[in-house]
Amino acid sequence: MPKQVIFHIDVNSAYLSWEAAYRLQHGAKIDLRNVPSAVGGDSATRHGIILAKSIPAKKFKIKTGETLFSARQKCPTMIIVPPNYELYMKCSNALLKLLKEYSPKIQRFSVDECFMDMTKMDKFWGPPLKVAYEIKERIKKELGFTVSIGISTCKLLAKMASELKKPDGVTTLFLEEIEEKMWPLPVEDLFMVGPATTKKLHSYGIHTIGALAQTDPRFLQNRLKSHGLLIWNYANGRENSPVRENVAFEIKGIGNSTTIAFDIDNLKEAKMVLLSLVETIGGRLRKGGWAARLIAVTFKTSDFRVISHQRKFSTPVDCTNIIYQRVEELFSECWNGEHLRHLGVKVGELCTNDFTQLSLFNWNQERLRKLDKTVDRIRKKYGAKALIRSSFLHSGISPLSGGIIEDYPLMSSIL
DNA sequence: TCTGGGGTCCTAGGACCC
DNA sequence: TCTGGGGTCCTAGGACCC
Repeated sequence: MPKQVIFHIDVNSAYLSWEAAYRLQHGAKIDLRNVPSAVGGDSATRHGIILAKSIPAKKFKIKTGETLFSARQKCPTMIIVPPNYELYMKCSNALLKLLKEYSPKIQRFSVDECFMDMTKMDKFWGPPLKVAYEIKERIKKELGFTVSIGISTCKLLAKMASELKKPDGVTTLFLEEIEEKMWPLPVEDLFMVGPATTKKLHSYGIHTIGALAQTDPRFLQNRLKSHGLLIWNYANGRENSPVRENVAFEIKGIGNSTTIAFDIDNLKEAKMVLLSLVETIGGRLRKGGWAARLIAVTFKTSDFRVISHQRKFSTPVDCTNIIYQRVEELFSECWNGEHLRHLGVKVGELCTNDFTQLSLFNWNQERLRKLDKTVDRIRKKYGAKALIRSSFLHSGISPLSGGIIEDYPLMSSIL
């Protein structure tokens, strides 16, 4: 089998770059990328965290995920702009379209990252490095933002490579280069080594990717179970998952959750938020042609403890009303009145919602499905908020919540 | 004016069965 | 008289990614 050639394309400070490019096109005088700036949520509704930051903001040690409060303390003059997911979606799609000119085999890893299988593509485009530079320059010229491209023989090393030169870089990281380029890096820079694992590794005296690579894998497996073996393999550049084109039916579950602008302390409001989440989930389920057997509720208390409760039901459902009935039941089984800052609903164990084949129909459910169908049609035609439940009027709670815009590509954390 | 949202996978422990 | 063990399914919680 010939050696694979894999590219990883990573948009530099994606949300911020896209925001900056858009603003320049619309007459902005300054380029957000050249000043301390960030894309962040709204503190007033308790969504106040940094989603993306500029390179000058990085110099102030601003981190993604930290509170705007903390970020402003570090850099009071920082410009913070709100997110615009529709724009990011358009930019992401434009990127994908350009990349598809170079290879048909592309895995969209997230809104701002793609893997490309460039194996045997040299007969069309010449050597990998040459085409990588061409792609990078075209994106800059035609789309107005920079990317970093990593090149290797597997997805993991390609991804690690793209991290090495930012912004606007092309870097190779072949197996024979890992000792020099990857092993000196701090162990937390390795894909799949997060805060919890970093802490454990440090306690074993492992601080670099190289040190991890040279640790006895049995030791790691003892302490960290399968995850220990996984990161040991990654540290040694061992990974061989294929670039897989994203397929809708591979989705395992659908979840929507929301942090409420105020703490909730009564069942009536909690139920309203749950219903608003189920409305969104139901719509997404039916749009994909799925029904779900597993239903789960999650909540976060005002002191940030997370509690979840789930159940597998014998019949799969796709009706908003029935899902809500189950969610209500689950919620009342696990909530003891604590103040809530966040509520979530998830469904899983998906199957096709072709109930005529499953013969799970009953008369009542058929009526509800017709109702859902009508609601879906009206919302599709006139917009999501064209039809809302009257109970939400003047409630201060959004009738449809959770979520992001349609078809937003958020894939998985796994290669 | 303090801490988002949407995913996937893994593990421990309990229930249950043979 | 003095407490099997293996397998599977289920749930809650936690890890990781972007």
